Amino acid sequence: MNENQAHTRTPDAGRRSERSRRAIYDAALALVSEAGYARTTIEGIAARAGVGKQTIYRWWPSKAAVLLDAFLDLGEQATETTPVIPDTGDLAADLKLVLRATVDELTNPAFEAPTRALTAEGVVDPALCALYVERLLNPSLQLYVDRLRSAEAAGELRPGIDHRVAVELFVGPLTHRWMLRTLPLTHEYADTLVDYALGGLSPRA
Amino acid sequence: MNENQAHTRTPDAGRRSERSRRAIYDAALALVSEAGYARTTIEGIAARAGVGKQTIYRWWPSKAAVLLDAFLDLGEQATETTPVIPDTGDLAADLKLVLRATVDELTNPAFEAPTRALTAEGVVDPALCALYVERLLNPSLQLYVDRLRSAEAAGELRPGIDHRVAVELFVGPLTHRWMLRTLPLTHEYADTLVDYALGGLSPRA
Amino acid sequence: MNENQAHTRTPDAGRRSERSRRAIYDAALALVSEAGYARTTIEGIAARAGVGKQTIYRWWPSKAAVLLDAFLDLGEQATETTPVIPDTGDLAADLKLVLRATVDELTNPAFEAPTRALTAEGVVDPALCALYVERLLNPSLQLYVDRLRSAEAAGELRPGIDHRVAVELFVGPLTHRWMLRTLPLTHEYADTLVDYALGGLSPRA
Amino acid sequence: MNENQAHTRTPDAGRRSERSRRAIYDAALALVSEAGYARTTIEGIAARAGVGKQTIYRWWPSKAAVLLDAFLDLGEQATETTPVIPDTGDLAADLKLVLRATVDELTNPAFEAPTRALTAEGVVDPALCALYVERLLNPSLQLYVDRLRSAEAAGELRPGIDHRVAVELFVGPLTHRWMLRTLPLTHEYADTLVDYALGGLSPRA
DNA sequence: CCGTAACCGAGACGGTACGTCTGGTCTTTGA
DNA sequence: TCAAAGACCAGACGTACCGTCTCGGTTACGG
Repeated sequence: MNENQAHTRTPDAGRRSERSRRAIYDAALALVSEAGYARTTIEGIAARAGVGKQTIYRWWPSKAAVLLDAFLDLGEQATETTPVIPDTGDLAADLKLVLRATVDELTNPAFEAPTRALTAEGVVDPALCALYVERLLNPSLQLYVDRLRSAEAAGELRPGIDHRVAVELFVGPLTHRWMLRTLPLTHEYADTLVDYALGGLSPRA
Repeated sequence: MNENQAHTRTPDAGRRSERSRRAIYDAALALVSEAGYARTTIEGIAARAGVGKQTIYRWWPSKAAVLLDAFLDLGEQATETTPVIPDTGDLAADLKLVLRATVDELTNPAFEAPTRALTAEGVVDPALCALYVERLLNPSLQLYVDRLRSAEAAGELRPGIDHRVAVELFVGPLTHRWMLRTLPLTHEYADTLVDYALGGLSPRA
Repeated sequence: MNENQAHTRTPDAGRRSERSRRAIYDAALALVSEAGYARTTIEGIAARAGVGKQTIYRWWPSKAAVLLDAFLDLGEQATETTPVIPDTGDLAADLKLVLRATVDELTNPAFEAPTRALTAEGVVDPALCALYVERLLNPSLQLYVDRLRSAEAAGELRPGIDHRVAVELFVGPLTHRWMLRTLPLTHEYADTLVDYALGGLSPRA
Repeated sequence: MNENQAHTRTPDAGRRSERSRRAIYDAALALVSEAGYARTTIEGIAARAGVGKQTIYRWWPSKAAVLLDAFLDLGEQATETTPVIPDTGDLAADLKLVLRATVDELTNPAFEAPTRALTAEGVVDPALCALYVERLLNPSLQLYVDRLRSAEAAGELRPGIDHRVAVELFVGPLTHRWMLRTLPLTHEYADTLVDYALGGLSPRA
């Protein structure tokens, strides 16, 4: 592969209009929230943002990519992207706190629509999914891994546990309920998950 | 709203062409496997099935609904829809067996494409999601619930455990990896999940 | 070349919507009159006609072709397409009469805009030009040829004259002035043309 | 109207880059010959000429204007802009000579494409047409007028003839055939035109 | 001789229209 | 009397250019 492909003609990022970028993010998020992902169109985003279509096509390869960036930007603005998991010495309490917060976020209508849109697209589009995981999901899961490592050092965790798998034991079920809307997603559910996962389902010896 | 709306004109199901129905299912599944969900169009299905577009629009409200029915039909043909979970008395072993089978199914390319398509659509379309959960997911999860009930009676499970939540402790993380392609989905992962969930992450007293 | 080319997929003319065809003609002529040919767009015609764009692209290869048909249709409606040249026995008078009428038509703003548009397009597009000549120009010129033939029989014309060339001696200069707007196009000019062409420029022996 | 309008900002012709001007002419003529007028774009000319788009928009108001200048420049280079009509004393012979040359030029593919392009544009754009007539057509026709004046003095022409109209009697039909491609444009046609126009169509007394 | 004003190449921008494609509806026609 | 075939309206797709604008850089005066 050649970096200077004829038809890849990377545009000059230095000249990029910050104004347009922001307007596109705002329009994209608004439309996805209002109409859903499928009914959100690039034409619609451009029109709403007061921007030429080409300005979108110049900088993003697909509708999904625009949405992903818009969503990342939304996170960065909130500066809550790195809300470190607290370490009070009580692992169960700390995890419940974070999972409850996650439940609240997944339930928040403002976040839910675009998140669902992106997730659904990721399920079906591996390339987008990789971006999504790399830039949004993994950084977030890493916080859990870190907390678990600290817990292991403090003797709050059985030694030899694969931290990554452990994290999925909490996050997996939560995501499952949210995605497939099987049953209500509540704080109680989050608490129960923590209790079950930490304590185990088998009878204590 | 009136159930017998002028334009809802429910057609006479008795006169429905079984031949066309089958052809549509086959075409739909074939196209989704070959080209993916997004590039599968109703026009394409109709053409491939040798059927008028209207014959599809008459009986299904959306592309996803066609797929769902096609997929259900596929399951019914295989009669493997109710492959009861074995009960050897060893809960861990039984669960590992089933989860490994699930891993194999989710990895099987023939099933993966339409399953992903349906799941993705369900993430974003609550109505379809409800159908999907009711007719495909819940029956499947109920088998786990039944096995756990039996395990509880046999003293293999801590009393008072919510069986449904317990099931999600196994199925949730598996689904999470599959959907988001975060890490490889292997038999070992399935085994570890069972061990962690049953044994708990906390140090044994 | 195959008449049934894959991508030529000639649509079924029998099923064509007469309603749409008429609406397209009307919209096309109206827009050309109001905004000029260059500012008339296929999108605009479709919108004005309340028609999908594809309905235009299905039946015509280009904007100019739509206009040509619209124009022909206009002529057919007026049934004035064949206003036979009078034969009073006085060739000069008859020709002056018709040429003056032609001057009037070319000067009539309602006809001028679309006629100029078509002509310009024909200058540059041989295929369209052929259609234009065959269906509009030649039938018209043939009337002159007929009148000249009659004149020859009546001894009003030098024997052996090529009637077609003779016709162009009248029509060519008229068209030239109209197309290139070199000098005013008047009845006097038409008369002078007839006098010069019939009488010749050389001194009479 | 103010000559120093805010937005008319006439650029300083003294500082103009001769290099760019030449490159633009060359690119414009090349593109028109290769791709035709319609598919020639200002962006394309700029790119081919290695010139910024603004450099074109600064000096010309339209694509057609660029082409006209490029065409004039082409003529000036050839210095054949003023190929005086010979005056051998035999008007018919002299006219036939020039008209045959004109036929050859109109038939020459190198000249034909840009000429047709300009002419077509002129048919529809009065402003451009005026320029075209003033700078290309009229000077050319004036040569005929001059020759006819000389002929009149020599008694080769009926007195009182309007020279301008007489010229159009030759040039009009020629142009007509060329523009509308009605019939082949040959030397014989040119000769016949001269004979008919000079001799007249009526029977000699 | 050094600012400063202009042209220059380059190309991003808001737009318009292109010609194609698909979605869903409506109409015709043949079995 | 259906269902196939497919024309229809609608509108999004991604591309090509439009004409304007801003950006550094490079001349070429003019103080």
